[in-house]
Amino acid sequence: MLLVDADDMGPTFLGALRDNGFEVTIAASGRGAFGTVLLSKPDVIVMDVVLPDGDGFEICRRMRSQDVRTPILFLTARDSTEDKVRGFRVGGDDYIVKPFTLDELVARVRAVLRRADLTRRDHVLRCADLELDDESYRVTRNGVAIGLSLTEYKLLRYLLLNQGRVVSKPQILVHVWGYDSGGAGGNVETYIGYLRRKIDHRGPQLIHTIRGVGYTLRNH
Amino acid sequence: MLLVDADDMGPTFLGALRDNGFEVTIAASGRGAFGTVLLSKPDVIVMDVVLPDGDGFEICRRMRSQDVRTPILFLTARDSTEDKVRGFRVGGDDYIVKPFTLDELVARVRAVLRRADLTRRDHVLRCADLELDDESYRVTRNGVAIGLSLTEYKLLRYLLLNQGRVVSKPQILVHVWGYDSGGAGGNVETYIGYLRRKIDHRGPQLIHTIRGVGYTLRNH
DNA sequence: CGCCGACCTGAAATCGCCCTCAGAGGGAGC
DNA sequence: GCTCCCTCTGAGGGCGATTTCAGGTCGGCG
Repeated sequence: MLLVDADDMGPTFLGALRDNGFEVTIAASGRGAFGTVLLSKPDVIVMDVVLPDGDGFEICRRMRSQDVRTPILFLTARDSTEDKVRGFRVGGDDYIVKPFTLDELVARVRAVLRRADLTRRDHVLRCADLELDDESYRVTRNGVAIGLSLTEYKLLRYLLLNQGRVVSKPQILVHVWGYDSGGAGGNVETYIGYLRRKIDHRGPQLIHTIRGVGYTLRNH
Repeated sequence: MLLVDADDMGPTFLGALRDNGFEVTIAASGRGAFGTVLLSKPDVIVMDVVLPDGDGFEICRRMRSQDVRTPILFLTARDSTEDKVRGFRVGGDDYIVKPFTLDELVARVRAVLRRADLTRRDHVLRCADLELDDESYRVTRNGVAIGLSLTEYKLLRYLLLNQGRVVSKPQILVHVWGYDSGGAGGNVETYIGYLRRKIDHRGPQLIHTIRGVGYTLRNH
């Protein structure tokens, strides 16, 4: 989500949005917003109508004229019908009048995302050129599909969720195999082996052994 | 456009909507709305939350659970955040609080239609050279017609709606057979088998088994 | 260098998910 | 009632997935 100059919403809102699972970037001005959109391609834009360098409507119109189809929600204190209609006419997807609650904002953003059908991207875990898609259960390295069994998949998923962190064999047993405790750690070694053969054999090594501690997934 | 029980809007509004180019049908109740939607497939639904035979939210939830994806805008006098959030949570696309102007309503309907148009699914579902036409109930692969029973059809339709995503056997049972939970997954296997014999036997395989998870429809 | 524990690998044994088939039940049309 | 087709169920078996284990390899340490 790209948040454009909603500075009066304050850090509480910002934190709450992040708590709701949004990855929020901030732009302070219309000019900055334009750059960010082209660069980082946000899923949705929440934009104040009044910007330091002009008018949110105008930014929106320019984006649309350049084929930027990202959903845009306007925030504003102006509640006249003319303003609302103008917001939609320039290509806005929703128009929220202040004051509003966080819950309403989140609900409206989700509604727009659902309609835009962009919510699916949330299901991809990544590490370097390795990707794991939780909806299709597909794993690719460098774009090449890799076939994994369910256990291999769950193990890789667990490593990806904890990438950069070292996870111990007991931890892995609990989260991947569901063993409450103890049990043969030899199995983990076997499956780490399977994964390495399928994933690390091409490209730089991603799965690393930390002797006496466990395993970790990271880019070198 | 289907207008559900917005009777207090009066004939002026109705005429004005028609003047704005909308082909408006009216339903007086939730029950009637459901029938109209299935029958005449409107582009958009504008629905009062308070209906003589119940709750607009509930109707919306039921429609969504039956894969009706038509955009829905709620009209209501209730302006509490809980109501709004509920409206979006059950699958609504917008929520307009009375009193509102005709211009705002039109602008919001157009905005929703515009967004829905970008992601529009027409009545033909496709995956590679496989096509399923929801209006004529015809299925073809590579132009060749394929005869399916109703259950086979519904199963294929469900797979097509979720193509690229893995659906579990319980999910399939709920959406195709209507079982609320549990039940014999063996039946799903049987019907997957039927579909494969009719569809996958010519051309590249489209139906894939994800062992321990479910099935998915995708091109290679 | 030699020892030890930790880790890796391959192969065999077991498990259980899934596929297929045959047959029973049920509804529609004749 | 008879037939045809659709639907559902259960048994049997195949084969991929999982587990287990033995033997080899590696790294750290004295």
